[in-house]
Formats: sequence, structure tokens, C-alpha cells
Amino acid sequence: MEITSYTDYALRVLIYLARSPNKQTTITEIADYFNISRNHLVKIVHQLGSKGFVKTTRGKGGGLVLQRPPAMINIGNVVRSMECHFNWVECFNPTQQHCRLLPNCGLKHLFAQAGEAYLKVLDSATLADVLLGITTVGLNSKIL
Amino acid sequence: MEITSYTDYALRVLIYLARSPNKQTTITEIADYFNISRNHLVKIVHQLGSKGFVKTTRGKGGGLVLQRPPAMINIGNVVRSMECHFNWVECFNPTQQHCRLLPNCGLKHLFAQAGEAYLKVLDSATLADVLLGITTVGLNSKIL
DNA sequence: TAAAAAATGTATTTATAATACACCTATTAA
DNA sequence: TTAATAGGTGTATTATAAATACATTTTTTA
Ligand code: SF4
Ligand code: SF4
Repeated sequence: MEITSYTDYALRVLIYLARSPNKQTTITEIADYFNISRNHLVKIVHQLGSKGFVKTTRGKGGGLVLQRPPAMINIGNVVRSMECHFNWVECFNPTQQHCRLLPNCGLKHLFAQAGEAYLKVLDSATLADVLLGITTVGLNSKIL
Repeated sequence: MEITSYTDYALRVLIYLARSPNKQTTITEIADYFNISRNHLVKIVHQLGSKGFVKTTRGKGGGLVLQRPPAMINIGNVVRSMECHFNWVECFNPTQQHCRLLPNCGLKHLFAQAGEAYLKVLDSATLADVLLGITTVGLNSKIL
């Protein structure tokens, strides 16, 4: 039970950018800092760009900047955008509908609720909260 | 983001057994019913036995029975016993402590809370709840 | 003593995430 | 106008873990 590094790396990028405001940051700089695959990061950054979390600029002098202030970037939203699926159990996958307990399985409902509770916690925090290391979530949510 | 089939199969076994009380049920019967690997199930059942959820009996006429009534079997407890880890993100793995945001990463705390919320929902239901297809969890928790 | 059933250990297969590689496109400044 | 820099795209490969298969052993009862 673990999130993909794809999603975690995306969050690391946002944290790095938030800590380096008012400048263009390159993918290479971030990949070096975290000692992770630059090629992998290129695709993650591209998706962060297409989802509107970062603004990417090509060419000399280009790089990345956050598209919104950290307090306007919701963590749950980022995770939902980056993680490729939330099939909590097999039967959540539309292409795997052969469990004999379908369609009326109490377990499935329970896992749906558990998954919602998980995402609800992520929804309660912004990038700004995470930067401050706030453990009681939501404290920084109302800041612009 | 998906639980292993190992854990889901374990839960299916418990549901199957709860629906077939007062008799020995064989692994082969359950594997056939769900159309899943018998070899895989053997190991799952063995672990269910060693964790005290089922009683296994070898030899002719043997098989499985629930060791406790369904209302005494907590789903969260089963999932915690069967799923091999809950490393919500990389840094939860004790052997992977090389992220540069350690040890003070607000994200890590947030994921810890999300994971707790997830498991808390599973903790709120018993096998008896699941059998009844109860969506408002915990209703059947106080039944012996 | 033969059949039935679970237990154990190892090996193989499969699925997918992660990474690597090659090449393309856009931008800037010398 | 050209070289350098930066992200974009598509495909191929590698690594890892989960799932499955296989072989053999142990236990129990009819
Ligand atoms: S047992 Fe229930 S939760 Fe698991 S795959 Fe089947 S229908 Fe889904
Ligand atoms: S970014 Fe934070 S949550 Fe992610 S691996 Fe690093 S320390 Fe853990």
C-alpha cells in the first residue's frame, strides 16, 4: 500500500519551487537536488504543467515556476491529478469485474469509504501547510 | 494505489466462511468459487490461521472454519495482518531514508494522517457488518 | 494403508513502475 | 544566423514486487 514515486516526486517539485520563489528553476536542478532520474522528472513536470500547477518555459533562461501561490495549491488535488488510479481493491477497476461477490459486496463500500477518508485528509491541506510542517491540517488553508 | 489481491483474497475467504457456518470448508472449494489460484490461497489461509482468524484442520474431512463469530472479526485488524506494509510514501520504508526533505517534511505527516484515516474506517467495521452490506459503518460492531 | 487435506519451500511468470535513450521543438543571446 | 539551453515526445529497457506454479511433506481419518 504505497503511492507511486511519480506522485511523490511531483510533490517534491512543488515544495522545491515554493522554496525558490521569483526565479526560474530547471528540471536538472531539481533532479540533482533530489538525486532522482531527470527523464522521469521531465514527464512529471510536463504533467504538472498541463494540470496547471506549474508554468513551464522553454529555451534559454527558461524553467519552472509555481502557477499559483502555495496556499492556493491543494495537496489532495495534486495527488488526484498525478496518481494514475485509486482502485482501492480489484473491483474498482472497470476492466476487472469478475469477482463473484459483485455487485453487492459490503467490503467494496467499506473500501470506498476508507479511500474517501484518505483523500479527504489530503484535501484538507495546501502546499503552504506542508511547507510549514503543520501537523494539525488545514491551519493555513484560508490564507490567500 | 491499490491493496494487494493477497489481502482482498483473505477477506473473500472470511466472507465465504461466514456464509458457510457449521462445516469444514476446503481451500479448493474457495479457490474454485472465486476462480483464483489455489496455491496462492493456500498461503493466505495459512497466514489467516497463524493470525488467529481461522482454524485449519489437516487430513481427510479437514478444512477451515472461522475461529470467532463474524461480529468479533474486525476488518481493519485483518487488513493490518495481511497487507505486508503501509509505506504510504517512500520515506515510511525504514530502508529508504534518502529523501533530502527528511527528517522534517510536512508531507510525511500529512500522509501519515491520511493513512490513519483510511485504516480507522476499516477499524470501524466487522465481518458481520460487511456481510450485511452495511454502508453506514459500525452498526453491527456491538453484536457479540 | 490409502485418500484427503493443509503446510512448506522454491521457482517461474506477469504486471507495472521506474528509468534510459534518442530525437524534436522552442527560446534566447552572442 | 547560429549555438546553447531548456522543456516536449515517443519508444525501449530495466527493476521490482506480486501473483502463480510446481514439487514435496506432514497430518488425519476412514
Ligand atoms: S471481495 Fe468485494 S471488495 Fe473484494 S474484489 Fe470482490 S467485490 Fe470487490
Ligand atoms: S518528500 Fe516528504 S513525504 Fe515524500 S519521501 Fe521525501 S520526506 Fe517523505
